Amino acid sequence: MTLLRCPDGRVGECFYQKHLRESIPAALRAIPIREKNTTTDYIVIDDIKGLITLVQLGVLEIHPWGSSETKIEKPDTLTFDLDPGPGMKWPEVIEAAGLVRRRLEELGLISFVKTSGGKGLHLVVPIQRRSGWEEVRAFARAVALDLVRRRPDRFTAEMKKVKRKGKIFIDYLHNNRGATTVAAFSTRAWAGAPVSTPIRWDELTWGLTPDRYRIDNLPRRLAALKSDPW
DNA sequence: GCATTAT
DNA sequence: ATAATGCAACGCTTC
DNA sequence: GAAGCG
Ligand SMILES: [Mn+2]
Ligand SMILES: [Mn+2]
Repeated sequence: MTLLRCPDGRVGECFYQKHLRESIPAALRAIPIREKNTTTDYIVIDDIKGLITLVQLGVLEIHPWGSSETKIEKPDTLTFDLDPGPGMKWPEVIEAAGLVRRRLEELGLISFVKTSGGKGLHLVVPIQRRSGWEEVRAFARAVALDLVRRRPDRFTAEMKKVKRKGKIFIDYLHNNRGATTVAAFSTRAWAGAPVSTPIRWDELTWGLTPDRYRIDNLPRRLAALKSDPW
């Protein structure tokens, strides 16, 4: 995982960290991962002791890879990050998320939705650890481009900000080797301390905005939930 | 936040 | 002892 | 190759 650390709080200086230094905190692990020419150690967490260490380090955001340690080169998760451009109303974002969900369903894939904590949504799609990164990346891109082709009024797959006005950017770029997406239940280093929160599809209505759940009100939701929304 | 270096 | 300092990511897209 | 982006 990659960490976003803000030792002096989110208004202080924040920085991303992908590698641990010479001394590794006892509750975390470092594993070697092959890169172009060299091999570099990345950060692994196993349990709540590790999580408490992250708190001590001033970590405000946790960004895991789309694959896990035992099969690094075979991703187990696809992510579609829906980023509404300026002028997009929330009901349109909800409808768009449903379009993505339905398309994935037609392709035989189940998707789960979580708030981002900001303005958009994340669709998380479990996949079998069978294909390599290049194939998975190409598939995600193809799904995004296909949705743009079907609904050019609603979607764009281009990152350029000016192209996003009145559209939803289907950000498939998180499905690259080494790329990350903020974890479910991670806080965001933003005003109000929002949390990226898993929800059921039937909860996704006009009132459930993507910044709805925060450090201060998420515990109430979790206490009231009868089962894991996913 | 922490390890290292300067006072 | 205490204070100051340096450091803690990176890859893809677009132009 | 730099700038923008996440
Ligand atoms: Mn997003
Ligand atoms: Mn995005």
